[in-house]
Amino acid sequence: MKDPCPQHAHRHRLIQPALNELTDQLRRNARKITAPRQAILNVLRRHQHPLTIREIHAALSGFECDLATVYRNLNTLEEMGMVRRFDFGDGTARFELLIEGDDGHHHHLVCTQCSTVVEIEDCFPAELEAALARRHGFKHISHKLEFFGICPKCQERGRS
Amino acid sequence: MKDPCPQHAHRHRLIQPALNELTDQLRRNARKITAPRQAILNVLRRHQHPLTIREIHAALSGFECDLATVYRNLNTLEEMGMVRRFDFGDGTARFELLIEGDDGHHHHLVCTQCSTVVEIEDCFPAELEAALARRHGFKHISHKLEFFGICPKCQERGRS
DNA sequence: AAGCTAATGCAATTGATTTGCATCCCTGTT
DNA sequence: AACAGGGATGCAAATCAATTGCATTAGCTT
Repeated sequence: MKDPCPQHAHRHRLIQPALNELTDQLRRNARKITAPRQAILNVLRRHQHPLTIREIHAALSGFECDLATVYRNLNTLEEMGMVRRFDFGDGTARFELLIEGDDGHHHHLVCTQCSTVVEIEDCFPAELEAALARRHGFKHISHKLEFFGICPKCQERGRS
Repeated sequence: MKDPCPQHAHRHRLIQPALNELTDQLRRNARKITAPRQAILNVLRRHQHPLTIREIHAALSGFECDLATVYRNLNTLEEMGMVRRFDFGDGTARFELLIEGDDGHHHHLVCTQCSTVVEIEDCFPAELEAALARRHGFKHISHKLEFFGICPKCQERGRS
């Protein structure tokens, strides 16, 4: 098989969790191993970049389940800490599978024209965050940060 | 009148644009000075912190207009660069009036319990953004950054 | 195999935001 | 000051993502 995700430019994480590792996580959380669940996890497993619910639903190859089931499952998986929700500001949530033990904190650089996504390793606001907490007396501070721009390909397309 | 915005903790910008300065901006952009428009600008003028459409609509003291009109106007004002749209990730857009010439770029620290908003002056260096652009070949890079946490008051409330 | 519950399918609902359309009223013009 | 043209508004309906109520199904424990 070639690159399973030709539409995004970032390097893949090397680790692609096995399905049974994932179902083990479910089991440990007293969740049932259902067919929709496995199909969804399989999709997330292969595409380790942010996917919308509709994309996940469409990618359930062969297997069919209700859209509402996908919504419910991603909420469940998020509560369990198995996926992370990202918000690119277009009104549609996106999800990425997390490696166990990783909190998945990272940011993205999104092309505003073609939606290509590059994962960003750096996290700039980390230090700022502590300073802010101190200065304003807030606790449990977190942040959301995403970058937007026009990717190289779309620059070419635009030039023509 | 006391502090017109008791619900938020940040220092107010000192400048509160006069209504006629704002309507001048409209005129210059070939926009009509309508009653809803003026009422909306008046609300934004007094509350210089992020407001939802519903909040703006509710704050149209005395004057009544359709919700759709508020939506349309805020889109218009955004296109004109008179307001800036913020996204706190709760599925509801918020708007702040901009001072002419200012692009309004700043971030917020939002209490996840009571929605108190603190404006943040700091923004990590623009060079970092430029470095990202260079590294990945993107152009016209921008970013969205918001902080979330629990404000001092809610910490107290929680402790009891 | 039985029973308890979570999980699912389906349809309806919510909430934010947008849009079609007829009407209205700013504005520049006569 | 009246007039015409087009933007702006009101109202209702439509979108779209996401959630939820409810009856039914199907994992999982015993």
